[in-house]
Amino acid sequence: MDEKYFPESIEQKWQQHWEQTKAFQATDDDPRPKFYCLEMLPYPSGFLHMGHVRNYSIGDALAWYKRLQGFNVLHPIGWDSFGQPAEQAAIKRGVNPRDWTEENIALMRGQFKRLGISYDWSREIAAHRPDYYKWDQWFFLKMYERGLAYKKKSPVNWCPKESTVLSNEQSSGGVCWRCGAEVEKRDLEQWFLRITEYAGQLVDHIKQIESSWPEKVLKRQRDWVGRSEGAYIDFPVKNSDKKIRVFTTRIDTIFGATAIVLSAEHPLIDELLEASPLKDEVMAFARKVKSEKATRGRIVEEEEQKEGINTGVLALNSFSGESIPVWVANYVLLEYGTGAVMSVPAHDERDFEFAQKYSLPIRRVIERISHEQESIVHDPLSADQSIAMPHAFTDYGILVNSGDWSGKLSQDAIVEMAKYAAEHGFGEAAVTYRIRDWGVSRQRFWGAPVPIIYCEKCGMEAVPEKDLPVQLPDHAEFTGSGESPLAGVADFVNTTCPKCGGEAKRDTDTMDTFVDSSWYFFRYCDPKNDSAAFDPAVAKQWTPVDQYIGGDSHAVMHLIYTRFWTKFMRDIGLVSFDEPVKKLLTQGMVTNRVEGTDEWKAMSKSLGNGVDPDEMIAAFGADAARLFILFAAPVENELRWSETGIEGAVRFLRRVYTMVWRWHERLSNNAGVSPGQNSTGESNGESSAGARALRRKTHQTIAKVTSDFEELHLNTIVAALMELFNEFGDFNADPGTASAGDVFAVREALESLVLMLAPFSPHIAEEMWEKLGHKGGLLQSARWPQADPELARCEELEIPIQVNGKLRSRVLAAPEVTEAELRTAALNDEKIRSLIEGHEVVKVIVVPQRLVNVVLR
RNA sequence: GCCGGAGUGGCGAAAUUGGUAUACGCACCAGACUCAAAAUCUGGCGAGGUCAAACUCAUGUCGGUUCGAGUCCGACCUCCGGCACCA
Repeated sequence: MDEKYFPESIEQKWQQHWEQTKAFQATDDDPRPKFYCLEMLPYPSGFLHMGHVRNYSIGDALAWYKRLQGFNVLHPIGWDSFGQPAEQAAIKRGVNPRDWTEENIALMRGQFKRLGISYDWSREIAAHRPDYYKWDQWFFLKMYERGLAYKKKSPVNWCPKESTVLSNEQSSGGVCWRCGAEVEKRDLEQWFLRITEYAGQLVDHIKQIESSWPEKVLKRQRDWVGRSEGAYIDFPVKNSDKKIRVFTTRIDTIFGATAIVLSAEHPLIDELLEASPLKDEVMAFARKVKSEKATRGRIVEEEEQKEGINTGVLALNSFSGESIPVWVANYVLLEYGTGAVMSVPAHDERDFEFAQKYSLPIRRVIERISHEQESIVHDPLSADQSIAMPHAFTDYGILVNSGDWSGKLSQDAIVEMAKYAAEHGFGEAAVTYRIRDWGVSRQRFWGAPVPIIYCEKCGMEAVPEKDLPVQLPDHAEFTGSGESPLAGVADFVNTTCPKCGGEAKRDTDTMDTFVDSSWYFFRYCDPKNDSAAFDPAVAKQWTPVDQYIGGDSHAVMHLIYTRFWTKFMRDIGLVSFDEPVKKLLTQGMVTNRVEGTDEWKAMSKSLGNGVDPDEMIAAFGADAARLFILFAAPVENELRWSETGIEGAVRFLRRVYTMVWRWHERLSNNAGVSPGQNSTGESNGESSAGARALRRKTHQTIAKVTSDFEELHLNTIVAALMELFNEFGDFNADPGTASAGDVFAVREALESLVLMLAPFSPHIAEEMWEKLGHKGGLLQSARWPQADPELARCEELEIPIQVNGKLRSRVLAAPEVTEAELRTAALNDEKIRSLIEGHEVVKVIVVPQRLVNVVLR
């Protein structure tokens, strides 16, 4: 140890030590309680950015804390190494995606090690390696067996820039999640995973995690799954045996239905119009709507004009016995509900707008109810049913003009009318969901091949499990065109049928990379297993994940897929719980000013506002960089990068280091117990007031830091450590002359400080710990310090005295002072007495140990 | 439009959940050391007011509840996110 703080040599020394001693390897079958600390695995772009540094520093702080608390901590890392950038590099620069990926992984592994993140490197995984993606394929086949993976032709989201399909989650808002290009609709044969099968559970099981996942993530998931309770109602078509089924959440408004409106893509249109003279006109309209949709993708700048056409067909409302016209319109979605709605203009804004445009009747069937009087409040505008209202009335109320149902409350009618429809065979109560099945086919090379074979004789056949993995070929033509590069690799495509042995062809699509990340953290538990994705017994020791940390950008992608995957794994007996992640933290973005603007945006190479972690490490050290990034803001806030703050972190570390250097000789001569082992120990010596104050601050700090760690309030922990250190300034004892009692207090304070600093700046903590006389590294010898409430207690309290709620004075009091004593002390205070003079004391509020408020008139 | 979240010094932010507002750090100012600068150390630092104090005003705005409000209630303003014809 040098007298001066040189981060570089200290950090290298301990990184080597950790590597040689395999310090952070987790052991299975360990009697200690487990803690699974997980951060979202990175895509190996080749460079860590500051957002990564933040993410992994948070996770590492928690991993260190839990280790020092005596937990058996699993803290693994791996690579989300399939995906577009590798293929783009192949297209643009002709490199092999595998080599490119492996090189990037090597670069980033080096960066992680220079940061000193305490990973168990023996469990490292990478999605692009056959021993990993074999199990993607295995899971796919398990789903296929159960009908949860299926192929169908459907309009899908197509990113024109990347020439590939995107899932709904990846094209949310009508733009590609990766490149931001506007998404188009294309009709393609695609593989889907039946996530809709689990829609109900994805909503219901939120109960299990709602106190420990951020509300904003859960809200987005609830919205995305979009559970909606209502009813299906059949409308028989006149002069036909067909029925049109609609979905509605407002069956109570059905007497106000003045039309049925079909989506332009509705499959029934053809059949209904067979004999109609209007056929050509309607079909032309439907085609127009469809083509508009295809070119526009999902982007709707401002609300689109509603357009429709009357088909001339009539359908029967079984509740009212009335026949109403069937329309086709552009505002009805095929994908939701049944692709058809009953139009109730009086009570639905969209139907209202449509009805106004086409002069459809607007019939009011719900009146507002006044809760005070439990009576109907007549809206003068609707007294005459035929007069248009200014708006639709969309609230619940009381039914009117609804035959026998009139007079009922909406809430009751909704239940009873669905029941009635079911009993009479023209409907049923139903729950629908917004979420659609997960499209996983990608027309790309750099992913796990879909393990399916097409035989002319036998049709579609699953690759037998013994033939897995279906390996990616070494070479392919990367043209960037729409078809998968695999289609051009003859010895990949051409194979034999597993059933008949005849000539057959392989599926040439690969799977969405979100398949890889849906289950990767189970593989960490058993990463070398070559006969299963993981051994359920081993996984059971570690999972579910205790704390997961990552960005909230994956709220409806990765975080919903992985919940789905876990439920599937439960159903095939691999795990025994519903939810994979107990606690989720979504850390805020690290942003930087975009040069020449006032905008703060996430650091990125293309914006030119990135900060290279390696440069930070070189200039300030990994310890200071990590300390600063955790101190600068609460973990969930956006962090606006600034270089000036990091120097404060360096200064702090240097001051602590210098203090340890100043005392280490005296302390190691006087090698005592470490605070964790004997925090209440007698200080065997006289203790000065300064030493007592230092011990008090030490124990107060331990208590605060420990409780803040449970909530991951890392910024206030750092502040508390700085405060503890500042107490040394007030103490100011001389190592040469200090009494045994003073030395004890210093040892306790410094050792506690070093231990509590370890989660933030582990290298310097190790170095100082060694200097304080402990050999072998922190992890072997150290335990988190224990706060002693007795020592943390103040000897004297300063009690604020208020008059009429305004602070006027303070008195000193012992902590055990009684309410009456405090009251007397306050009233006898000179300052307070002079303020009371000439006034009547109405009452005196005494809050024990906190304050006194004298109320005057 | 709908649904969330947030507004506290020059800046990042604290505040044991209704009890001393601005902890900790950055920036800034002054002093010590130095021939000098940097580094380091010491002190100061919400606004007004005063030689100094007293005192007054301050947590987006306006009102309310309370002995007491950054915290609770009501209305509004602003910013940031998400969703967007979901029947």
